[in-house]
Amino acid sequence: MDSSDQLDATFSALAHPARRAILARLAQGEATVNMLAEPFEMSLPAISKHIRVLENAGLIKRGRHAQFRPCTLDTKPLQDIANWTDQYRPIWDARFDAMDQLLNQLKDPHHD
Amino acid sequence: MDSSDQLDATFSALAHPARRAILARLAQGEATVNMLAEPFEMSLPAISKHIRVLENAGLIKRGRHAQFRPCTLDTKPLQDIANWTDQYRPIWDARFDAMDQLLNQLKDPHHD
DNA sequence: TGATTAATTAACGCATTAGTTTATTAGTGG
DNA sequence: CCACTAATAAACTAATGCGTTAATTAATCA
Repeated sequence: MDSSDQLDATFSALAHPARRAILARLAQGEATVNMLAEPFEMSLPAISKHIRVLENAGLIKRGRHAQFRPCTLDTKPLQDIANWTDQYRPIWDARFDAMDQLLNQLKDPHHD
Repeated sequence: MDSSDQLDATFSALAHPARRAILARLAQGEATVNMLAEPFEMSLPAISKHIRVLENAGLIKRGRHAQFRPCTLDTKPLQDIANWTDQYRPIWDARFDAMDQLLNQLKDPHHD
């Protein structure tokens, strides 16, 4: 999987509220599939599939203890998308700077 | 559109390499649909649809000059996803801290 | 006006996604 | 062994996504 495919998989995995909620839950610590499913109206197989999607994107890792498959968060792909968005930070900073300048001008009318 | 739907739309829009490439091009400045389409093998209508997806996600704004519909980048949704990923930053920082500690221990074996 | 250019819409095919219910695998423990 | 729990697989439906080609809208310009 090249890095573009990896970004595809990550963005696509994050494009569903249930999957983002699962990640938020895992930020609190390890959890089983049933624990993860509990807050949702959805069936267990549906959650199982969402977990699979997250796992394929590398966002979660899984262990085995007895008949449980505990899930843990892996933040690596999140760091990758953070780095990706950082490409654009100069642009929104630039706009902010322009706004900042404008505000300063308004506050300090001695400038021309 | 609530903020979760907005995130859905943004992540989903970013989950395609052509759309990310279009954003990268627009980071250089305004461009028409034909200009945006030029680097791709895809048909023009296909690009037109990708642009529509980006526009619906709020990632681009469009103008009108004669028969052209120039596109410009709007970074607001990118800032939103940057803020979203920042939720998880403490976690990967924590892991980095743990790794850092471990490395220090290895370098400095006087610790117990 | 008629030809040309820019872009979108329409109509279609095909693959993928998201959910369901039912069935199955695999491990625990009486 | 049998019953129970955790989780996945199978099979299906409905909706969405991504691409195509052909047709259409809208503006320019000779």
